[in-house]
Amino acid sequence: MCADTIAFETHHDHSQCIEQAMDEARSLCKARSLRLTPIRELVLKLVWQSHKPLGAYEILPALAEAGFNSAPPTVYRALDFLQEQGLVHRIAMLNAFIGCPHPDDAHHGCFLICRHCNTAVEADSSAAEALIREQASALGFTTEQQSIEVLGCCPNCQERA
Amino acid sequence: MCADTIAFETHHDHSQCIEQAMDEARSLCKARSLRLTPIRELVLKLVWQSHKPLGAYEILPALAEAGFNSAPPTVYRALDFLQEQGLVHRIAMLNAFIGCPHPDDAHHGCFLICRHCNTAVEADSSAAEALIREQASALGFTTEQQSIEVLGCCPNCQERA
DNA sequence: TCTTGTTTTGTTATAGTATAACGGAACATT
DNA sequence: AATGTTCCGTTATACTATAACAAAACAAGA
Repeated sequence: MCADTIAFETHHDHSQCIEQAMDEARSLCKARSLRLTPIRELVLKLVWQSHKPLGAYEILPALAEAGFNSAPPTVYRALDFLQEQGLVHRIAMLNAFIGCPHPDDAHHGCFLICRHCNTAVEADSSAAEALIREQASALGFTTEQQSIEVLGCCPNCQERA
Repeated sequence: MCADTIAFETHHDHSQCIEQAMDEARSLCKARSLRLTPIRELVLKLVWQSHKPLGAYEILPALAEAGFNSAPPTVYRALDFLQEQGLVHRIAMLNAFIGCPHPDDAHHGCFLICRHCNTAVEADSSAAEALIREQASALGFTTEQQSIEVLGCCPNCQERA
């Protein structure tokens, strides 16, 4: 669910994507002996519920509503944890966060971000990443982390126009 | 000067890079009937003088020293102008700005950012960009702007360690 | 079960990044 | 000189993120 193959198809059952992501997160944390606390779980769920990358301050009210403390550090801590475990990614161009559909793989994909509807989709970019890594290496540079973000227009918005 | 071929070589005469960049900027603005005002020129020079990407608030004091107004909008306006003309790039992961060595080309390159010394170098990435564009296109996504940022360790810092 | 060390959360304050809005100055052209 | 446009000064504020420390929850051994 919500894999690259689905991409911008809006008509899939997203609640299934969310459920699967939450299950994966739970088992991943269990396997790593880490605690997916109620706050972390809720933050992950909120991020997944949105197809648009979510800003930290957009998450806060929902935390408050759920009865949790809702000062910025609360949500940033949860997001830090989730990022470290590869469960969410931060999109630097947007200062926003989005769920990762394949938290097991170490590699970050490439984000396709629609300027019109703000939807973001993570696409595979292993080939491009390898290419960049090689070129960097040719300059003597050792790659540790790559961030590829693409702004443009998604198929749905193109159709609309 | 300061082209991709120089990359991380620290021993080149950077004042030459700066001079050439300023010349190019002047002629580019002239050709486009745009005004490279004293503030804009100074901001561009300050950005170029640093091999590390420069934050907007690091530029402000220098503006003040030069006798200009130095409230944030001043520097952001200058940076916006310079970005629009392709004279500087913003590195999203760092919230910082760096001079572009080839403002004529429309395409943005790929930034190699050293975690240790904070130096950033713009490398060509046309091949990778084309690849990503194709993959996006296969998903029905039309690419308008790409941002490729790479964190890692530069050759100089590797040697040091 | 109690203790003890560790991890997580609550809380307050503050740092850092960026823009809105409006009036006035400088400029280019007629 | 008049006028429309671009640029700048100024104040205020929005948005994003972290520091620092105390309290609570938890985990694991004695």
